[in-house]
Amino acid sequence: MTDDRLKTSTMRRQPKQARSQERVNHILDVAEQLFIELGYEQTTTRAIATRAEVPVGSLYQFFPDKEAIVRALADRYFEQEYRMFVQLHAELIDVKIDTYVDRMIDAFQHFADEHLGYRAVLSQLIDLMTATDASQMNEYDQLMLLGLAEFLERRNPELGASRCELIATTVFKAANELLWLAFTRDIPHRQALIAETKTLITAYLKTYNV
Amino acid sequence: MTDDRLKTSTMRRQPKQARSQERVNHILDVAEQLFIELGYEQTTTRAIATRAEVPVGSLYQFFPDKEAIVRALADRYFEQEYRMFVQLHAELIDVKIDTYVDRMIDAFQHFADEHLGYRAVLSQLIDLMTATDASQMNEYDQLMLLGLAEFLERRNPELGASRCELIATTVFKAANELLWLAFTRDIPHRQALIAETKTLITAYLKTYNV
DNA sequence: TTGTAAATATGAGCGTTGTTCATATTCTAA
DNA sequence: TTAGAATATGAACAACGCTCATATTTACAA
Repeated sequence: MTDDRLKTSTMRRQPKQARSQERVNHILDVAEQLFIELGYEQTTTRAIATRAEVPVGSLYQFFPDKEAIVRALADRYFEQEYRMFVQLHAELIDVKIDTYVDRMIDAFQHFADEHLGYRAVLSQLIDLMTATDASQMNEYDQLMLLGLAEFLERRNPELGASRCELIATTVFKAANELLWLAFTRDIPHRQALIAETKTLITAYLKTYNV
Repeated sequence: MTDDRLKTSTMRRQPKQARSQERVNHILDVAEQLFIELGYEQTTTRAIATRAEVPVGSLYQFFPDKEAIVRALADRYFEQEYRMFVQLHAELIDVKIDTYVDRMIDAFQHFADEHLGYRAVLSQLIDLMTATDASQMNEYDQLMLLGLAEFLERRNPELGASRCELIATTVFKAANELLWLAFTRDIPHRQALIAETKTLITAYLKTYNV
């Protein structure tokens, strides 16, 4: 439940009367619950309408399409998350960087931990719609990851196998994500981002003397 | 085009005769082209069948559903990518870590650059199915990113605004991805991965004296 | 060469889905 | 009280992924 006015951009028509404002929030609450239970694809617009006890047509009075409903839900969380960031950032403005990183990452983790719907809705917007379960890496990614882990252990045997797997996973995921981002940018920005990725990974690996 | 036998796991029936083996590869080539042109969701099974000049039924002789077709395409690329990794890894086995990181990241970037279908298919398997365009960050992410960039510039003004934005982007994307991964793991692994994320980000930021 | 059973090919049609829109109802304000 | 604007409604539509009864082709023993 939220009393916030919804963004006009994602809505077909801004509800002008109180009853429809309530209706819209009710639809969102029902949709969230269904997305958590069934996932985005499995949740039909009819199912949302039925459980919310409104006709399908009413959904489309406010939301241009099904996707706009997930977007609206995601926005409710993004805004909360942002407010958390702003407040914590102000508190940490002068602490040393180790502490800043530590507190910030913990805060984001706890936010996702405490808001049940956040991960359910967001991961259906990022994972489940990824069609193949994104949490499962493909078999070749696994092979590369193990190759990397063995490589690290030979370089610095003190680290141990399980730690090396963890490091390899971290390197692999971070580098992969940044490469994907790079491809969405124009050539100059892309090159800069790739150089930055190298800096990130190298600085990290050097802390392990590999 | 590939002569490789396709994985049985993703297929409904292993083609036993030469003509159907050819058929399957032809279907995949046509599907790839359509995914590049129209995207995954917009490419209908009928469209694939029509352009491949086979009836829809033939698609379902070999692939259990539409998703299996993207998976099969992705597998063709994953395998190529893995082979590239193995070869380069062998070459770099004894170089110092800076060089290893540099060459590896360049290699992955070039692979994606040179294989047109790779990004098209993979990003439709990662982005487009993400329903909302994942390459576009939401407005609150942008705000947090700018807050972080300003923070970095105040800490070390020599870096300059645009460099600080780049650093903030890198931190934000890497940390975010690793947090999502962490939530797919059980509690002990999750905590280890979160600790590792902190190490990664801190080591990186320390190279900039922030 | 022929006959026959297994393998493969075919596309009309089924069940569902997201979405629309003509019509009915409710609200606002003069 | 009432005209007109805003809102509500759900049957109907187009398009989708997918199936399955039927037709065709292949493999191989007789």
